[in-house]
Amino acid sequence: MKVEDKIKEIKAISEEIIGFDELTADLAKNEKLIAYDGFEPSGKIHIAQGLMRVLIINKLIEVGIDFKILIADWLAYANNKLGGDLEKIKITGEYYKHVWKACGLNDSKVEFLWTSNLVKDDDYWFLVMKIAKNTTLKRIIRCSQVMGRSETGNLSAAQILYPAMQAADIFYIKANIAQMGLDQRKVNMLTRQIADEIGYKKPIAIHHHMIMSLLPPEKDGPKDKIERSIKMKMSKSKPDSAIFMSDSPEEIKTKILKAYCPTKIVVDNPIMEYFKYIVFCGFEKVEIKRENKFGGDVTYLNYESFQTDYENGSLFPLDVKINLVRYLNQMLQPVRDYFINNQEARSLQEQVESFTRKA
RNA sequence: CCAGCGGUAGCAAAGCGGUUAUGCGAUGGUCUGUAAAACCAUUUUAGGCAGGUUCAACUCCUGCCCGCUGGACCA
Repeated sequence: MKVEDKIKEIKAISEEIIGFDELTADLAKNEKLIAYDGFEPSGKIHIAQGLMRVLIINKLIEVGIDFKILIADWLAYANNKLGGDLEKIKITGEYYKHVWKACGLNDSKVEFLWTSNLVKDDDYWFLVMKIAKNTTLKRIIRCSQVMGRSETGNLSAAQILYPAMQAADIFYIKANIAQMGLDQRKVNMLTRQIADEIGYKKPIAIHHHMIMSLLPPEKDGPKDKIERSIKMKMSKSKPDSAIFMSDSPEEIKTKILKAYCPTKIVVDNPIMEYFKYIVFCGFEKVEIKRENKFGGDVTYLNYESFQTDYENGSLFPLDVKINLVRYLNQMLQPVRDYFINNQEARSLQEQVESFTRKA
């Protein structure tokens, strides 16, 4: 594949690329590039971390970039996920691996790593210390967004270690690219800044879009475009805001039909985002089925023409929703089958569900 | 370790020794071929924990736990 084509593919899956010239240069050299993302096992996994994440990783693998997935069990522990129970966190990490596999992750090109293994090495901690030594507490606290914390007043001391560890991860596992959600940009910018100071190569940061919550947007959110998209992302803590990988067809239908979806408006429209970032990424052509009295079936070959029709009102929100439910269920069916047929995976899923179920 | 202040429903936030705080949110309904908005209704013994005083405690007293602020100790 030509460098231009690779760039085109990478651009298609990303919201922003920090270090674009470096990326172009690295691709031209034809060296093996490694991208990484870290995940905190924290309960159920939603569709953006499951299905959409795998679509993106597989596209990077297609352009010749290998992937390392860091299951950040210690960071989840520091961030008090799953009640700060490291055993539950580890079980949930194993569950995530099955979810990605069920989504068709090209795992011959993916290496899984665990923070609990990295921390066994003195070199890792020396890196953490080096990074911490080269930044200020204030700068670290400004990264607290990457932990999903908007309030900085009640951080635990463990959470102060978190950004320094995350920055250390990328150097330690020798990744060239940090490929994660836009909500991780603060720590990636910190990592790039510190790289020069401690004598490491700056990582390229490729950030993908955060799919927004299905619930209506808040009236007065942040004005900044990036801050806004992070604030409005789907969230595990609000089950109706997200589609979970383990949701049944009925649950998906209920959530999608309840979702915010203003007529003719694409901005802040979660249903349109699902089409853009999930359905059109998984299918060459997308068919909208509807009753003849509402215009009959239509087929779209790309998202742009679909969006045009939505904006001019020839696609009605309810028809779009009904078809989204159909596509999501179609895409999730192989995942459901995987969990039905794989005893170990099913058992892990049941355990994770029991962790998050309310008493 | 000491002192001051605080801990009230999912969240925010008052008053009060005894009979509904309230706001947001959430849920249901009406209206639109979706949702949102709007309007109507609902949200059930909330009071950090343990004792005590009292006919009656969220309210007063004691102890403990946790948080914030300041201070002491280390120097």
